Parts: sequence; C-alpha cells; structure tokens
Amino acid sequence: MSEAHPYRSRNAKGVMDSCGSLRAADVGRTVTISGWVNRRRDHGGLIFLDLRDHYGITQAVIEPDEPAFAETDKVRSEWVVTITGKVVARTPETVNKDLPTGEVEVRIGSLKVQSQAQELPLPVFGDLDYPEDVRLKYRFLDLRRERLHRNIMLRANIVTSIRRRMIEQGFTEFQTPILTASSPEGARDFLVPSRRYPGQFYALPQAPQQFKQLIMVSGFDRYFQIAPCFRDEDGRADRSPGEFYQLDLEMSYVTQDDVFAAVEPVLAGVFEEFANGKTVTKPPFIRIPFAEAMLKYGTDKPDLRNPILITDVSDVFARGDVEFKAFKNKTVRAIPGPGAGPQPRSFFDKLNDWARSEGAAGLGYIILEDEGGKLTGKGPIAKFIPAEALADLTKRCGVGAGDALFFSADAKDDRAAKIAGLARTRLGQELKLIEDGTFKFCWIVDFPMYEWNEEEKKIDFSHNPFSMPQYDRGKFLALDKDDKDTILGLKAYQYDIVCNGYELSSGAIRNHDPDVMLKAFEIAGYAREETEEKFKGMLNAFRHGAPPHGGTAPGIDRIVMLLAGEENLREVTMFPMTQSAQDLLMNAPSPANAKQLKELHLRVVMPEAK
RNA sequence: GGGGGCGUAGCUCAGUUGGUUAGAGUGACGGCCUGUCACGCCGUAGGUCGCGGGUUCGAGCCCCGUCGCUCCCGCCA
Repeated sequence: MSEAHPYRSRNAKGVMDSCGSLRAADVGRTVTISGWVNRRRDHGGLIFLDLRDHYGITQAVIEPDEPAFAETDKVRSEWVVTITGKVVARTPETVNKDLPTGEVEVRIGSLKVQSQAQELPLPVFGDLDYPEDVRLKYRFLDLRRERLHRNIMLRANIVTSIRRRMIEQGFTEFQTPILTASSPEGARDFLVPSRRYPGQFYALPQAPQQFKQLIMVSGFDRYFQIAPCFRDEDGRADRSPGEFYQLDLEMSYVTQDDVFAAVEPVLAGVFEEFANGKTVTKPPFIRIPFAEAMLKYGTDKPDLRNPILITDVSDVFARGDVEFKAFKNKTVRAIPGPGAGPQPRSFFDKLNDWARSEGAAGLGYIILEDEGGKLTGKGPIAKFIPAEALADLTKRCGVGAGDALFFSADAKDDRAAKIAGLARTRLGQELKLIEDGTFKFCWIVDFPMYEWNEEEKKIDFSHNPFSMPQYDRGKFLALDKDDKDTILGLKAYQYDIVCNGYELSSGAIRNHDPDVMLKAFEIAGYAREETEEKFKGMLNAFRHGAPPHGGTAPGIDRIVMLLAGEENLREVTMFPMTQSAQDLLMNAPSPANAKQLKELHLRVVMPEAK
C-alpha cells in the first residue's frame, strides 16, 4: 500500500474505489477515481463534473482558487480523467437521491486528463434514440450508454446463471470445432477456403449438431455448450444475420420426457431469476402437438398470452343451407374477436385490407348482436348464414353478443391456418387482449418428419434430418418412395420450446440407427452413397455402438431479448451486424488482398452489372 | 431476390400548394454566472436538404434511378 495507484485508490479494507463505490462512510478519505466525464456543469466560479465508470456516477466539484481548476476547466464530455481529492458530505439540500453516491462528492485536488474525446456523433448522456447506422458505427459509445450497458450485463449474468444451472443438473461443458465440414440441408453455410487443399473449403458450423451426437457416441453424457452458430441467411428483428449463440445440449439414454425434465427447470429457473417481477410458467410446460398448434393458433410458435383460439368451421360453410360461395370447398377457420362488436366500420375494413396485403382473399367477419334476447349476425356476409348455422358457429367458437367472428378461408389448409394465426395475433394486439407481465412457455411436439416441396415436387425434411421418426423400425425401412401419404403423415421425435410467440429452442430425439438414417435421407431424395459420403464420420460412429440420445438448443440471444424486454436482438448483442450483414464498426466484410487470394487459390469473379 | 418506412446542421427534428436569405432544440466554440445534478443567461460558427438525373421561370417539396439504415416476405435442417 506504499505506492499510490495511478487510477484507483483502495479503502482500508483494500476494496477498490470507483465512480459507484463512494458513500457517506467514505467522508474524510482522500481517493483517486477515474472515469469518463458524463456531464460538466460550469458555474463560472464553480465546476461540477459527473464522473462515470462501469460502476456508477460520482459528482466531483472544484472552486476557482484551487490549483487544478485550470485543468478541470478544459475537460469536456467523454474525456477520460483521473481525479484525486477528498470525499465530502453534501449539505442536506444538495443531496441527489437519484444517485447511489448522491450523499457525497469529491473535491478535486488534482486532475489528470487520460484521454480526450472529439465532438460526439452519439451523445452518451441522455436516452434519446439514434439512427441504427450511427449506433453501430460508434458501438463503443452506444455501449457506454445506460440501456445497452445494462442489457449486456444482463446477458452476461444470464449466461453465468445458465452455466451454473446446467452444471448443477450434471451437465459438462465441452468445446467443439469452429472450422468443420459443410453439411447438406439446412441453411446456407459460411465457407472458409483451405490454403493447403486447393479448391477445398471448411464450413463454419450451423450448430454443433453432429459433434454433440459424436460426443454421446464417445461415451460422455449430458453435454452442454454456449455455442456459436453460423448461418449465412438474412436477418430479422429476432434473428441475427450470420451468427448467434445457443445453449446447446445433448443427453444419452433418454426419452423425450427426460429431455423436457432436464431443460424445464433450467429455463424456468433462469427466467424466474431475471424476470423482474413478471410471472413465469411453472414446469412442467404444457405440450401442444404441432397439428393442434396449427389449428388452434395458426402457427407453430403460439403466443399463449393471447387468449384467442381458432376453430375450424369448414363444415358449417359446407352445409346446404349456408350459401356463401366464396367459402365453399375451402378450409375455413374462425377467429373470435372478443369485444370487437362496437368497433367502427374502419376497424373491420383495415383488418380486411391488412389480410389482403398478407396474400389472403380477405378477412370475412360477422358482428354478433343481441336482438331481443336472440343472437343475430351483422355485417357483409351475415346474410348468408342462417340462424341454425350461426348458433352452431357461435357455440363452437365461444362468442356471443358484443363479439365479432372473423374468417380465414383458403383452398389450402396451411394457408388458411397461417392467415388465421396472423389475424389472431393482430386481433390480440388491437383489442389489447395480450396479457402483460408474464412469460408463457409451451412445448410444441410431434412435428411432421417430412413435408411436400411443391416447387420441386419432392419430399423434404420438414425440420431436423437427424430426428428419429415415430414409426416402427421395420415398417420404416420397408417404406417405398411412393408411399407419399404415409411418409407425409409420419411424425418425428422433434420438439420446440416456445415462449410468448418466440421459438426459443428446437430439439429432437436423434436417429442413432444407421439403417434408419440412410432410409430417412433416401426418402428425402439422397442416394445412400451420397448420405454415406456426407455423414461419413457420424454414420461410421453409429456403426460402432451408438447410444440412443437426444437434446435441444435454446437460443441465448432470444432468451436475453425476452428478459431484457427488447424487441430486437441488436439491443442485447455487444457487436451486432446490420440487417444486411455488415459490421460497420470493424468494417466487415472487406476485400482480401491479392496475396491472400493467391495463397488460398482463389480468384474473385464480380457479379455482372445490371 | 421482392415489398413498405425513413434519409434536412455533429445529433434529434420542423419545414405550408413548388416561390425571396432552409428553422428550432441539443451539442460545439466564446463570454457571464459559487451549489448544480437535463444548471441558467448572452453570442458565434455550423447545411452539396443521402447521391445522380428529369419536369419547371423556380425543387428540401413533384417524377425516375441509385445508395444507406430499418421492418416484413422469400430464406432460416
């Protein structure tokens, strides 16, 4: 303790002083603290500096007859300074109750400028909103601001909590390669050219999928990793372009229920820890089969805070006494609008316009009114629906006088379901029915193994090609490519976790049987030799004793986004790219020089100008 | 790849039907001010109205193209 520290002093207990540490108990001490000048208030004779660091804000003050006055007079916002001075108590009327350090201030005895700041493109002080490109280019300034700084710390704390909870559940963290092989199916890969093998490429992992399965085959159990995942796909508000993080996990000798039982307490626990007063679904989370989700919610990621439930009413419009031609021979889904009856005509017109903009033919509706104790329908299509049919509709959809009922109709089931789902969300928002202050979890289970690709007229994997089909092994191996209906009806041990309308996690019980795997890929159009070649390592492993295994991979970024109350991943990512996948701070991507290209045996062919 | 929104001072924004010299707040700079904590008061500087083209006597405003950011569709096993 003999030599003074150049930036930060310590108290008698050896605890470091900072811009957030000083309290009334420190009055009388001489301290050294460093930080950014958050704000400067010049009273001519008297200068106040609010000094800010990671830990907080402390007011410093100096009077004109002090030796350090001239130096203090020079400093501006965001300069970095070190001050040494005496901690004094503020007079009662000058205490700032909004600051934890507000009972004291530091009298500047000496001040050293460590770093100056040019005029700021983005003020750190204040909480105004600024353009995204400026925020990204000057991310280091944005990160100094309270909101982002808080979000990033929240993220770090959440990740720490997840690690602790996983380890407490008996999981072990393993690292997996970043430079690996490209895999077919799925998203577009990022490729890394090989210097030593001309014309050959590594790929960045879209997820450590095959590695975690190999870890299970290698005899380890209960793997997890906060894993970076790379996918060359375009961004969305809830999907970063290029890269993101997953809580990747895998377990051996487990059923689907075992995976659920392992994951639920971790997610529920971490949400409860950071929910900040919001309620969280208690495990076990309810399980909704995919088909039921598509019917009742019109999506495989339902927001259960929205009380609206969709009902299939195709049969009502198929009845002989219902003569509404536009709905005949179509899938018709009814979406209740509780309490929407009194809304003005413009409300219904706007919804109809919106539905058309989503590609629907429109959004039909009837408004339900009480006419002398009798429930009647009003609106453009009400006249086509006789009383008996109307009674059936209202009973099945659980609506009454004062409510409205909307209809999504399409020749194709999935399109009718999708529009109904969008309408459900929109109605929930417009009618303010979405419950606030809660995180509602559910599992979506029994995803279809395959789906029909209309464009290419072929069968595709609908989700994860490594999932185990829910089907008798012998019958599966005997399937013919022409058993289209059977194949498209197959379900997989494939499941998602959904929270408040966001897909948080996707997982499966894996297919660890090489014969079933070859068959599964064959059905999706991959020749056996092709599958052997693409998954050589994994198939080989499966032929040397593979345990049944399964897992899932919750998205870290989305978990943090939900807990931070943000609606965009960039608000919880330290150094995000733009939606068009550019890093404006580090200037990536950028051209490679001739030497680099030569070493990699690459030549650039620019796209032709339009 | 496609559709919508936005783009005016360092920053946040206003800008009428197309009409003289494009404004305000904030920040910067200078002056005044001893208890502020969004300090206050006075003054100064700061603009290729994203860029290019067109219509017009005249364009920040209208038209076409283009660039950037963003939201969405496609895509995301």
